[in-house]
Amino acid sequence: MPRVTEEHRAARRDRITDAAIRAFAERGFQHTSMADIMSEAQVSAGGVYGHFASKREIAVEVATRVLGARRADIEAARAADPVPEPIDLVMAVLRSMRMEMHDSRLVVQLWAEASVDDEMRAIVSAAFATYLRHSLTGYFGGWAQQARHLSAGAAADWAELVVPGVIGMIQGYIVQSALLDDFDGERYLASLAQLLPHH
Amino acid sequence: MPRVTEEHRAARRDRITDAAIRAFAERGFQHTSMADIMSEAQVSAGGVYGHFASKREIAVEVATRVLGARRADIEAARAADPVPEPIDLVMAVLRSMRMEMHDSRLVVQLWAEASVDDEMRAIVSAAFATYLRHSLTGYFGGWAQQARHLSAGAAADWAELVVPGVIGMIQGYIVQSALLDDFDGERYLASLAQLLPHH
DNA sequence: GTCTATAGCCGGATAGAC
DNA sequence: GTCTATCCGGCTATAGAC
Repeated sequence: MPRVTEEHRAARRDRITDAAIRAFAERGFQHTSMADIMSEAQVSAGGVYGHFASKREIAVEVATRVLGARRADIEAARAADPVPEPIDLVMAVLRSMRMEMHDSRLVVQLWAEASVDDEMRAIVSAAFATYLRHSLTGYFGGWAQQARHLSAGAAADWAELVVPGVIGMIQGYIVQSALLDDFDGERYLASLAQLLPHH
Repeated sequence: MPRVTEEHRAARRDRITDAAIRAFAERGFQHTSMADIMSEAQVSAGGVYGHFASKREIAVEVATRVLGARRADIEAARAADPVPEPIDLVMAVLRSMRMEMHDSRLVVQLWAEASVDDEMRAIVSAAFATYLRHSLTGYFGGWAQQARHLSAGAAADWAELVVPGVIGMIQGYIVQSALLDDFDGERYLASLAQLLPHH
């Protein structure tokens, strides 16, 4: 009955993953050494390598967790009644992302790593398509039916059309908040309020 | 009369910068060693360090060049008569970017580096504000006056409002084309055609 | 100014005790 | 399963000849 052991294992993995998130956000993926993660997690080398075979494997775990959390946000909006306006959905997604990792630089780090590492890129690409695009298309289809009174088919077609650009706007927020010293989140959201579809 | 010498120096710097662009795009900034740049440029260690004090200095040169080229694209559109539609400007910017470096992964690499290195971040942040934001705001102001018949003041206010989001859409293109195996540029542009202001 | 050669350091991963 | 100690490869940057 390995009950305690199982939970212990999972807790250890989480502890390491949490530490890695903090470390990656602070220093960037490449500038973070395994030693940094170990000291942040207060776990030794053996303790880390007992759970993750490599630094890359930790990064994959981090990326999967971040994408999954965003998907949950979208699914919640999709299930709400009445369906929230697009700008409100985007605000909710960005807010929960900020709360989760208090620094969007982490996401830029993961993008950079994924864009160069084939294995990681494949994982992120698939998760992105399955999780985010699919969820968001579902949401926009529902919104268009409810707020614009489109037929189910027309709403689905329209949703598929606009979703890539909407995701782009969210990514733009991440890039600008990571790079610009004078980035103003409220101003960016006001800009999106102009550009996003609305009732 | 150091005419030839001056030109020679500049040519050498360009040769190294070009090689660095290719190498960074291929392997990513962090995964590119100075040896990679040297062999790509067919220049030895001494030859490189005679022109650039460090790898970071090369990255700054690359970033400056890329940003400057985008600014030139926008200024060209701004000066055209009639002022092109926003979607056409965005298409022109993305097209010339693709031609220049044939791989948007390079840009994601530079973002990641800048988001973690304070000195580089300051340079990119300032250049971004001065070059891109300023030029694009000028363009949108002109377009709004011409296509929407706004007063100069109202057009300028509106331009300042929408520009951050428009830049975000461009950044979204870069992220998605760098990360997604099945990215479809035409589809993304069709999406932006829905979302961008138009006449 | 450009070359070759190398110093010196750092970091990922492993070995072996407990 | 977790610890400490360490190996070894690779990288940036420099030294010194031409």
